[in-house]
Amino acid sequence: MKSTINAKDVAKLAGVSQSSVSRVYFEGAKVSEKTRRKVLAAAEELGYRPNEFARSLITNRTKIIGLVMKGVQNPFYPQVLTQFTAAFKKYGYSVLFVHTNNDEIETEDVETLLNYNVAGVVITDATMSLNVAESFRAHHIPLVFFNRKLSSSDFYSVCCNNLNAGRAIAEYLLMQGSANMAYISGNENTSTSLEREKGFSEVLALHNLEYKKHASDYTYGGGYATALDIIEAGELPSAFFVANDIMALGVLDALQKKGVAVPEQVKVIGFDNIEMASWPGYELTTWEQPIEKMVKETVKYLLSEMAGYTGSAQSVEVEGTLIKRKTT
Amino acid sequence: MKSTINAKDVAKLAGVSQSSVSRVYFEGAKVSEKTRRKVLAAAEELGYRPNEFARSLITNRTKIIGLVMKGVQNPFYPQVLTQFTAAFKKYGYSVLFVHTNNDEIETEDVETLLNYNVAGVVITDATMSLNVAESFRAHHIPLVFFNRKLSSSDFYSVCCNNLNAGRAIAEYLLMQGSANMAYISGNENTSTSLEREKGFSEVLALHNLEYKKHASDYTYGGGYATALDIIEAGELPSAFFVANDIMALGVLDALQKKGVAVPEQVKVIGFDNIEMASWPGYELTTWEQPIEKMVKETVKYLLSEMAGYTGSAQSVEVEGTLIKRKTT
DNA sequence: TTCACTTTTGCATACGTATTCAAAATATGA
DNA sequence: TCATATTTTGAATACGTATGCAAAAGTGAA
Repeated sequence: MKSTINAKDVAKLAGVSQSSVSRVYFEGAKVSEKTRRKVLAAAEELGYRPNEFARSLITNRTKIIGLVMKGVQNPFYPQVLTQFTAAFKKYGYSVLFVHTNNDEIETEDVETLLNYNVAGVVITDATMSLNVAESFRAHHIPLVFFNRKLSSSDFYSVCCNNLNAGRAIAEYLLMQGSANMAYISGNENTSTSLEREKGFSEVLALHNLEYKKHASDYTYGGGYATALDIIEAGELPSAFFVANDIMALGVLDALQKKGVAVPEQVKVIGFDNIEMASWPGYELTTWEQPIEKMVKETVKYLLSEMAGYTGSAQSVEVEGTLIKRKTT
Repeated sequence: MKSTINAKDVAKLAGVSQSSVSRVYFEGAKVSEKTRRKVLAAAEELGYRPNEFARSLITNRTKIIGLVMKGVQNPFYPQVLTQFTAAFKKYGYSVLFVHTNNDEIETEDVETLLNYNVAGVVITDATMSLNVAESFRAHHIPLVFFNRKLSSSDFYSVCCNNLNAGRAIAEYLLMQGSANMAYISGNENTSTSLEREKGFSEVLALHNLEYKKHASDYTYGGGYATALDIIEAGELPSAFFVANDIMALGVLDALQKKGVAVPEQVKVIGFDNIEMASWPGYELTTWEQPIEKMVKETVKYLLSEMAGYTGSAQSVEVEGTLIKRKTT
C-alpha cells in the first residue's frame, strides 16, 4: 500500500482534474453530482484521505482545538475533557491536550498551541497571564476560560453561576435550620471559590449571620486536613459549605474518623456533583454544575468566532441545581 | 502584528537565504555559528515560529501522538493521560486526545489519527480490531497497547506483570490466613482481568484451594452491586481479590452498608493504587501499577520506532508492588 | 601565494491542497 | 433553432517549509 495517495492520483483514476477532487472534499464548494460520484468511487478504491497539513497550510486554518487542563485529580475535569472532545468531534474538530502542572500555562505550551495554529483554545483549570491571552487575540485565535474568569475580564468565560449557587446554598442551609456555618474555600485566587463565597456571605449577611472561613485548596487532602484542624480546635459549626466535592469528601472522612455524625451534628454540602458524590459511602448533598450546557455554550462561541473572528468578550453564567442527598 | 511571518521574512532581515533559516530550525542541519546568530536575532525581532503544517507536509512526519482512551471514570486513566503528555512533551511531541465511548475505537477516530498522520499511537483503555491495527502498520505508524493486549499478539504492548501480581496477591492472602477466597473480575474480555485471575488461580490450585469467580465490569457501581449480591446470597468469602481499585471501593462500601467488618470478617485487596485507595475512609490494600515505568517503556519504544520503523512486536511486562493498608 | 579539500550557502524544486480565472459545458428563453 | 445566462471544469498558482545540488566561502598545507 502506497502511504501517500493524493488528490492527483484520484483525479487521474476518476478522469477529472485535481481541482475537482479538491472541491468534492471542500465543504460548500460546487461540484456536479456526476463528478462527485466519480471522485468518491475513485477515492474509495484508492483509500484516499485528504492531507490535513496541506489543507491547513493553504487555508491557514485548522480543525484542532487546544484544551488546557491542570487538575486531573479532581474527577470533575476528566469529565469536562471527554465532554469537550465529544462535542468538538461532532463538528469535525480534534482536541490537542495540554497539561500544565503550574497554575499558569507554561510558555512552552503556549508555543505549541501557536505552532499548531489551533482554531480555538479552552482553558479549564489553569490560568493564563494577560500577555499570553492578548497574544492569542493578536493571532485571532478565540479563547474561552471555562470555569474560571480572568481578572481583567475582557475575555470570554463560561461558568456556572457561582454567585447564585452560593446564595441558594446559604438559603437552603438556613431553611434546614443551620445558623452557625463555615465555608471551606478552594484556592483563594480562583474566581470560582471567591464567587461561591460571595453569594453565600451575601445571604448570611441579610440574616445578620456570621460565618467562619477556612482557606483550603480544592483537594481531598486539603479538605481532610482542614476539617481535622477545625474539629481539633473545637470549632465545629452546624454546617459546612465546601467549595468543591472532592474536598467535601475529605471533610466527610475527617468527620467520620472523629465520630462526628453527619447530618445530625454537622451538615455538609459540596459543589460540582461529581460521580463519587452519589456513592453510597458518601451520599453527599451538592450543587450540580451543568457541564453539558457549559460545554455547549463554549463550543457555540468558539464555532462562531472561528467562522468570523470578533474577539468579543462576555461572561456567560449557566444556572446549576441543588442535589439533595444524605449529608444535609 | 502580521499573523504570518515566514522564513523568507526572517531571511530578508537577517541577510541570508530562506534555506539557512530553515536549517537553523531543523535539528541536525549544518549552519555556521555566525548565521545562526543572525537568524535567531531576526526571528526574535519578528516573532517568527516555524509553521508546523508546512514542515509536516514536506517531511511527511509530525510531532503528534494519538492517545486513545475510554474510561475516564476510573481515576487511573486520567493519571496515565497526564503522565504521557508530560513524557512526550520532553521530546517535543504533543498529544491528540481521542475519546471513545465504545470499547472499540470508532472508524471516525481512526480516520482522524490517519488524517493527522500521527507519529505514533497509544491505546490505553480501548481495544482495536485487527484490521485497524494492521492499517496503522501499513502506514508505518507505531502502535502501543497500554495496559491491554491484543489477542493476536503481534503488536507491542506494555502492561504491569498481571500474572505475577495475581500470584503474589494469592500468596499474600494465603499468608494472612485466608482460605475461602473470591475474585471479582473486570470486563471479562480484557487481558488484564484474565491474567490477574490466572496468576491468582494458579497459586490457589497449588494449595488445592477453590475460589469463586464473580463477573463484574471495572466500575464502582459494578463492584458495589456484585458485593451486595454476594452478601445477600450468603456467599461471603474470607477475602476478596478485586480486579481494580475503583471496584474495590464499591465492594468496601457495600460491605460497610451491610455491616460486614473489614478486615476482620472479610479482607479486600484491589489493583492499581489510585489516589483514592489511600484515603482515610478506605485505606485499601492494593497492588501498585508502576505507571511511570510503564509510560517510560511506551515512550521509549515509540521514539525508537519513529526514528526508524521496524514494526517489531513485544509484550513488555513491568513489575508492580503490593501496598499494604488496612483492608487486609 | 596556490592548490586541494571541507564546510557553508543559495537556488530551485517538491510536498498536497485550495482557489482564481478563463474556458468549456450546460441550462434557459424566445 | 440560436443567443445568452449560468454552472461546472481545468490550468496555473500559492501556502511555508525541507533538501539535493552546485556554487561560494573557508581551511590548511606546501
